[in-house]
Amino acid sequence: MKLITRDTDYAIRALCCMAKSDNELVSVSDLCNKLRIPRPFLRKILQILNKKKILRSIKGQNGGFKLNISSRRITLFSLIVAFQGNFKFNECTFKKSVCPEIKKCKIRKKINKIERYVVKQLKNISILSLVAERG
Amino acid sequence: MKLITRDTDYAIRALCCMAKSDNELVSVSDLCNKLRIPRPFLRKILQILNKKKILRSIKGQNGGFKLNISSRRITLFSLIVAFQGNFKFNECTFKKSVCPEIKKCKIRKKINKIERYVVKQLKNISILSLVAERG
DNA sequence: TTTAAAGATACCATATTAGTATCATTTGTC
DNA sequence: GACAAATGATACTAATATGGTATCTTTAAA
Repeated sequence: MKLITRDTDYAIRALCCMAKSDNELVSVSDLCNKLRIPRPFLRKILQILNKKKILRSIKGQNGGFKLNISSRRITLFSLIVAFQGNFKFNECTFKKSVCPEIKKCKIRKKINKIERYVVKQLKNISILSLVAERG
Repeated sequence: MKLITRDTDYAIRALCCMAKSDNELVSVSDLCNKLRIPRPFLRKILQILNKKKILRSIKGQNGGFKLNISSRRITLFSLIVAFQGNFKFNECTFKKSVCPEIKKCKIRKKINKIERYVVKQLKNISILSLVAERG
């Protein structure tokens, strides 16, 4: 059960890299040289981050990407949601006919409690916290 | 990111059902009537639980399955491991050449911390705790 | 005008998940 | 002993998700 898929991971590393380099404009080529991520895949990832307003893109020659919001405000949680959709540990597989007491379902309750903790932690991990010297 | 896949979920429900019914011998037919799980799929699941020594099987006419260990000792953690393999939230996708400071990797550290908490919680959720009236 | 960048989108390969099918073996009942 | 009803073992299939590629369009600096 991967918490973080490859695209999310790549996104994290790319954003860390951009945050570190004083938020200069970076092209995909530069980034993929540094990070050794397949170029077209990284492009797709950056395009998604652009659509989500986490990055800003500049087209044309000498174009590239840069952070659109402060690295402090980009959290692991938001990146996981961006690439993997809604955060949900627990999706009941049983139809209501079989499990009518859905509100009382203990498995659900217990898993949801764990999920709430994890979400809270992930919202607390920012790109800034990952690139900071200490922490 | 599913914490619990469908087969694990089915296993949990089946075990709860068996724990509730005073640990009598139950056949797959009986169980799948109660739980509305596809018969051959449930069979496969019970066979796995048998191999893992969580259930005991009795062959032949009037055969079936029953718990092999106390429902208190069957945890969600052990079931997740049985059906989904090693518990690992975080599997570094970067080769060492790119990310040489693997020991210092902050993402890893932070994710591992969350993982440890989740594992601890999952080890604390037993089948008994799921079927108990209160808790 | 050329060129180097991103935007959009369709495609493909592989792995995982969910489930099925089939044949062999065991054991109680007639 | 034959049959029926159960599990054991194992191979197969369909659908979906993941990881990645290819290609054509648009933009803007030189």
